[in-house]
Amino acid sequence: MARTPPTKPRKNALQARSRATVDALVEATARILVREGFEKASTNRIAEIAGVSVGSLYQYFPSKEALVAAVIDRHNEEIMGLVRTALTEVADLPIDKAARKLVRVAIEAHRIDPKLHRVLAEQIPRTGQLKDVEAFNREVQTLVRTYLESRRKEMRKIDLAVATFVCVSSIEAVAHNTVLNGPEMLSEKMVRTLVDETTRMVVGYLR
Amino acid sequence: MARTPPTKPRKNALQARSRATVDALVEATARILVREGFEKASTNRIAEIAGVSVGSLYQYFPSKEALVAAVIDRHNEEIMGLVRTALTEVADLPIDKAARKLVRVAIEAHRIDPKLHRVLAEQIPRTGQLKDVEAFNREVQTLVRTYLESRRKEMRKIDLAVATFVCVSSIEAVAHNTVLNGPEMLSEKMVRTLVDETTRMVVGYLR
DNA sequence: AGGAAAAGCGAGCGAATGCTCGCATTATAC
DNA sequence: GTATAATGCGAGCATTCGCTCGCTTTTCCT
Repeated sequence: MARTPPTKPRKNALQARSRATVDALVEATARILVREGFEKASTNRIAEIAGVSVGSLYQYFPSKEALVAAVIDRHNEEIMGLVRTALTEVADLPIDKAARKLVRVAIEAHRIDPKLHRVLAEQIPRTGQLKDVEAFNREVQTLVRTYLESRRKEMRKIDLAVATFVCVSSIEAVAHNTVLNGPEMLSEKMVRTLVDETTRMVVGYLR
Repeated sequence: MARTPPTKPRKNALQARSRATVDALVEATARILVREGFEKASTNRIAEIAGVSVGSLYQYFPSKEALVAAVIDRHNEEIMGLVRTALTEVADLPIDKAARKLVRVAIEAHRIDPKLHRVLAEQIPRTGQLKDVEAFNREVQTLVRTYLESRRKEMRKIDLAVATFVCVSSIEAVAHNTVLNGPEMLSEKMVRTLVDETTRMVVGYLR
């Protein structure tokens, strides 16, 4: 059927120019989302802001949804980067030290780009991207659970799956709500208090 | 400028017929949201499902957003009903009994209409309705905080505002995630476990 | 019964949006 | 230099959607 094209696909084709185009498009999408909201983020406008034509846009992103998904992925990857390194750093620490670090990281992760985070949380209809977000959630659960397994001796008898679920949900919610409540809750003093309290709750619960 | 219209507004005008129309519209909106998702919920379609004309729709709801807001309000009111009565029932109970009841109610509240809850949480861009949702959140915080104040002697020294924030966020998150994770997490056994664990965490934290 | 106000109707307007397609420009290979 | 593939362009199509407006039907009051 599909015979091999007589001319091999170009080698480093997807580079210099096109890579820049893709980046510009994702960046423009994020900018518009933050500055004007989801409703204003039409494909035409995104292309305009990116300094790219709509046609080119559709060469790299099959739909508007794909563009938004790319922004979400980029943001999630930033967050997951923090979380992953924190969890490896913490692997050999006792629960109380580890919990404190993880809580702190959770808040910091949500602070990476609060405005974008807010838009993604509040304005983007999660349609199809759900799978991606769920994947991130599952990864976090798995990582935390693995850590907890390695520290079982410090803990009381407890169903690890349930404990992980409760702890991760709680920490994530505190971080999330803190950031969404606006800058007034993000003073250094307040953050420290919240880290203290959340850590205390989680550690007290686990052992 | 605007002189009083020579004919006074009718007395019990907004009744029998029109009340039914309004109800049909809100109900139809909720049905479409649950069964077909937010994207399919056009005003034309809502009117069609409600067995009402678009014209009539716009006599009672100035915009599509208003319709969705009505659905959200109705749902939130159901939830707040449960929460309010639970909190009055609990007013004279010690913290451990109270916490258990509140955690249970939180999960039950989210279970009222899980599919609708999911759509509202995942698909509806919160634009403008934010104020309403925030109002509900604040009410819950206030009610819980008032309860905790009355039980301060059972608790350790602690900033009540922070404690309330952490506890409410956590309980809400566990309930929310439990329901969103689908029916498999809603077995009676699982719910009981989750209530036990969350209660334990919160109570241990408060005292 | 008669009339007036309330309620309801639904074709269709205007605007916006996602996306296509035929063509132009630029980079690469020989 | 020339052929070929990659990249970029943007006017405009097709569709959808929120919403209006002129009109009809129902309800209520006297």
